[in-house]
Amino acid sequence: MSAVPSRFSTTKAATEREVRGAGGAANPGNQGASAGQAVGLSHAGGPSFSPLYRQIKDLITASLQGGEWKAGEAIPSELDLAARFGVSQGTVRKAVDEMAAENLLVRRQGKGTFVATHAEQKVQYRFLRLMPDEGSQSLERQLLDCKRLRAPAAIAKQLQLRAGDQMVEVRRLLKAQGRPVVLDDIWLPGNLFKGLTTERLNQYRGPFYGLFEAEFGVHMIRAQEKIRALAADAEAAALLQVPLGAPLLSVERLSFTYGDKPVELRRGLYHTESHFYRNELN
Amino acid sequence: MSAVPSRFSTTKAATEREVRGAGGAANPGNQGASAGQAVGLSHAGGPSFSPLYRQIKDLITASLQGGEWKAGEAIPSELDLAARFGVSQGTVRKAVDEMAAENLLVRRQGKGTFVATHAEQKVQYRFLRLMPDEGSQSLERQLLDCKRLRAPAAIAKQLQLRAGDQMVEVRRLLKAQGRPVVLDDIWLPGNLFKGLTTERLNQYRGPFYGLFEAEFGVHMIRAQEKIRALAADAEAAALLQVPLGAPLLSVERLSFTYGDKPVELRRGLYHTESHFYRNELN
DNA sequence: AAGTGGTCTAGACCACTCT
DNA sequence: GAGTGGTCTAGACCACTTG
Repeated sequence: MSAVPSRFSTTKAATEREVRGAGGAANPGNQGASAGQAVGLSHAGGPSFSPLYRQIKDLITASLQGGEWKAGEAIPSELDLAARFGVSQGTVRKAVDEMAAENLLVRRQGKGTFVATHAEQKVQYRFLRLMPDEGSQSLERQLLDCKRLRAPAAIAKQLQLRAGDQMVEVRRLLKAQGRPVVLDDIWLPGNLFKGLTTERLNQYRGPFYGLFEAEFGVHMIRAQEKIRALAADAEAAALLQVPLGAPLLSVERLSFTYGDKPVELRRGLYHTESHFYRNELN
Repeated sequence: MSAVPSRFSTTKAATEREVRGAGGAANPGNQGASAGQAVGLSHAGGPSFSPLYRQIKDLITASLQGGEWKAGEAIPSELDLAARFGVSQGTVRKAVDEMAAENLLVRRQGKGTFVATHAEQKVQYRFLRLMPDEGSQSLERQLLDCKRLRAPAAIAKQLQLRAGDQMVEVRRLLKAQGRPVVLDDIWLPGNLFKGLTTERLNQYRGPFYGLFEAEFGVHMIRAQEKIRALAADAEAAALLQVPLGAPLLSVERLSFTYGDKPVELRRGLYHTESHFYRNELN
């Protein structure tokens, strides 16, 4: 490859070598220009160029994905990570900064850096954009159904499964002051959620995504939503206690875990008479 | 105040003094610990503590607001800004990084840093989240009305005006393949948009926000949207060519310029039969 | 007091753009 | 080649949390 020894490839991250453990000298005579840069490639043949901090980011992400640190736990300090990966604290910092901006990690001054979690947060429902016109959010959950079935083609496709694969379907209501506001249908890959039952869902306090983290090791890290207006059919009208044909917000959400892998499809019907969907544009 | 001379206050930014112009020595004997930090206050009596880079950010924002650099133009290089403000390049970099993350500035390697603009972009409508189910976006505009009126209380309040103040109201359609998809009502403060006429709006190619920047010096930098589902009334049904009572997406947008000042209220009705509102959650 | 993240600086070199 | 932003390092000190 190259005459210059390198710790990290210029294209993709070296997955295993956490080079130069404790005891080694701190890369003398090579400061300023980083080892990764010194290779000086970035010509034809690859994704061209990956800076060191991005490779570090990939390594940290891999550890998250591999379950080395669990949701809510602290990851090693910046200095520890710098020693472990054989880079400067500043480079680790830049990697962690980006991951904090993406809500994968949470920094707390004086305490450490923690794996982001959907549970035990101030904001209970991180992905829920529903807001009441007046007052503050306070939602009760009512589980309607939880069953296993074979994936219909349309749903399987979005979850990158084969039609007919095992899958879990959950239906539930969210209520505000006793009135139903959201009707959710949720589809999950069966292989990732073995042992998910009505009881487990009912026992758990807090959002489903907290349960998924704690019990199944599945972290939802981002999601895409497609929003439409549609008229309530008979079933939705009955459950949401609105007239047949009443306008409802349809919110179709595809959620992803590490590696951009889709692991949940959700279709919510929102009654937006005294609530609205809030969005911020930048 | 303090025995130690400081270039920037610990609480709020010093607005005028762009300290130590050219020629001055580069802050010898005070590296490592910054001047701002050396003051060492941050106790009772204020917003507690504002790091240097944030004060720099405020100064750059003030220059943007004051029109020193216009939309699409380059701002001075990082080294120039560092010299101008009497700080290191790294501190300017951190300030600019944040402003780039907020879409106030756009960095282009090798070329410079530019003031973000709604005009002449790849993405024509930066704030529009409407997506076609199939194919790619291609929208025609049709201006329906543009008139001056006295602000109704409800609208005035959101724009922080007094009821009865002069205001401009615009109504327009967006069409895809000849079919109406969006009906927008737009309200603007009259004092900021003197001389805005039907002709000006029709002449201008590109999004309204581009026109607002170029002709009136008003930059929309962020917005909040409230989304609901509602049934089409007679007027909306006629204009959007849908049946009376058809479900529509109502998108109420409040847009802000520098200093979190609201400068536009917009109410859009979206026909979401072959389009949807796209959102990303993190 | 020790450990963590947060800020600031200075200097080196790399990648990209334009002349 | 000169100028711009992009990456990486090293070191100092500040702010915050915990023992």
